[in-house]
Amino acid sequence: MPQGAFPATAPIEQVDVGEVIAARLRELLAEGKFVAGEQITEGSTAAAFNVSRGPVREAFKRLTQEGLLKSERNRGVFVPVLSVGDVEDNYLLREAVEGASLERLISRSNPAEYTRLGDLLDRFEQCLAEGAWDLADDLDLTFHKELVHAAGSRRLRHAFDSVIVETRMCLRALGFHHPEHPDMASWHRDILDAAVAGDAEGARRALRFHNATVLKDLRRSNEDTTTTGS
Amino acid sequence: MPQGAFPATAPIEQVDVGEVIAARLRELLAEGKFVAGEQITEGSTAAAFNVSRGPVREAFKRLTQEGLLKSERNRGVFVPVLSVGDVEDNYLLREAVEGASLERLISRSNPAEYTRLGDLLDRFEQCLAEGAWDLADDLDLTFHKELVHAAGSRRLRHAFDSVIVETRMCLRALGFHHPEHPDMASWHRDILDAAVAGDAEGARRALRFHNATVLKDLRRSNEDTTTTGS
DNA sequence: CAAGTGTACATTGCTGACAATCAGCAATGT
DNA sequence: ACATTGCTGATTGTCAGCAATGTACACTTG
Repeated sequence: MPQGAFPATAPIEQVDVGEVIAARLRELLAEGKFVAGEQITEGSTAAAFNVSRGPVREAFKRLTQEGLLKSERNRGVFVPVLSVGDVEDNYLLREAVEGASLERLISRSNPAEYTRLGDLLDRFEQCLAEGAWDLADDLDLTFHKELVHAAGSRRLRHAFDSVIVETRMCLRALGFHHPEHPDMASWHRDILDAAVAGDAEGARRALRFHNATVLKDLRRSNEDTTTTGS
Repeated sequence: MPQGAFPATAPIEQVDVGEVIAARLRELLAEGKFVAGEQITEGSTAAAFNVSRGPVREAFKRLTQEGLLKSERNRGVFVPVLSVGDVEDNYLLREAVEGASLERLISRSNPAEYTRLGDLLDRFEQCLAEGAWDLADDLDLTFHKELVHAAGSRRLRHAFDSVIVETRMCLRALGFHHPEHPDMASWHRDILDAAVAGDAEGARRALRFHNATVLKDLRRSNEDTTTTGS
């Protein structure tokens, strides 16, 4: 093309129906739109999305492998009933991946990433101050995600993206909302500060403390609800 | 059933064709039966297994998500071409999961598991002494797998089982065989010994050393082959 | 002969239909 | 009245076929 190149244009949106359905279901599950234990049939889902069962089937298989749905052969797929134990187990994997990402992030020490993450935390703290809980919740998620992405490992990122959806689904299913703890903001800041300082050990410790506190809160809040419920 | 209970019988083998195909392909890929970059079509695979394309499709999608195949929309799925960088990235995730498992294993401190793992290592060392490399390779894999399984975390196990298949495929694709290093046996023993002693930090260090050495060997061996090749 | 164009072939994406399986309930026999 | 059997409706598992897409190559045109 010697002259007058074709004007820049967005490529046509090529959608993989199965992937779209999986993404949409993931969202719905994370938002807690389904009740625990509920069965979701291929047929009804296909009808809802106005497609055949094929792509829906693919989406189900995928979500099942991610642990977001439970499948029983020749019976159907069900929304899992999640216990506090599940959240704890989920956090084991989550912390493993995020911790390794932190370490790698520090060893590569990219200032640009640090400022970006810092900006995220600024906005997060502002949301907390303003009481914009939902937005803060999103930013919390984004921070952790970006932290892992910044490590630059495809596989760590892939694993984390998968595990964090379950985290969210778990917490939502148990009626737990993040920003309930007053020290919320400082935990994240501690992690990032340690990373910027190149203190891998400290960053890991801060991350561990963050997670342990969330789990402790969750256990307490869960005990409250179960006792008041019965 | 008052008397004469029905004689014990194994339940009928209920197979999910897609799952079986995925497992078989996983095996073939780990064994390096496909050449890197090769295309694998749904049709030919379906014909080879004498089933329709449906289950094959599911298997492909699954393996793609596990990172064992690469899929291009409307083009087909291909055997990925793996670089040393891929192995390094794979080891990042692998070490994260195995390290977390080690930690949890230690904190739960189950003597029965330790003896079982010790027995595995005994057999492993014997194979090394006898020069039974293939069997040693298997036992090596089994040891790591059982180590993670012994941690008792469903999600850590699931993640590890997934990642280790890719490890194997990577190493095989790069023409690397494990038991080439003389200190092979002691590494594993160091990990287990530290775990038995309740030394989480030492176990992690031993694991890290083990992996770092494998990667170093790999980089060296790969440089050799590439230089001799060109 | 070079550059662009049109066509044929291969492969995936999706659909609708059929077969296998399962949980629950009614029918049957003791 | 109780246990077992057989049926029923629903759901998944599998299949073959059609449409959409992408690649390769021969063809036209300058």
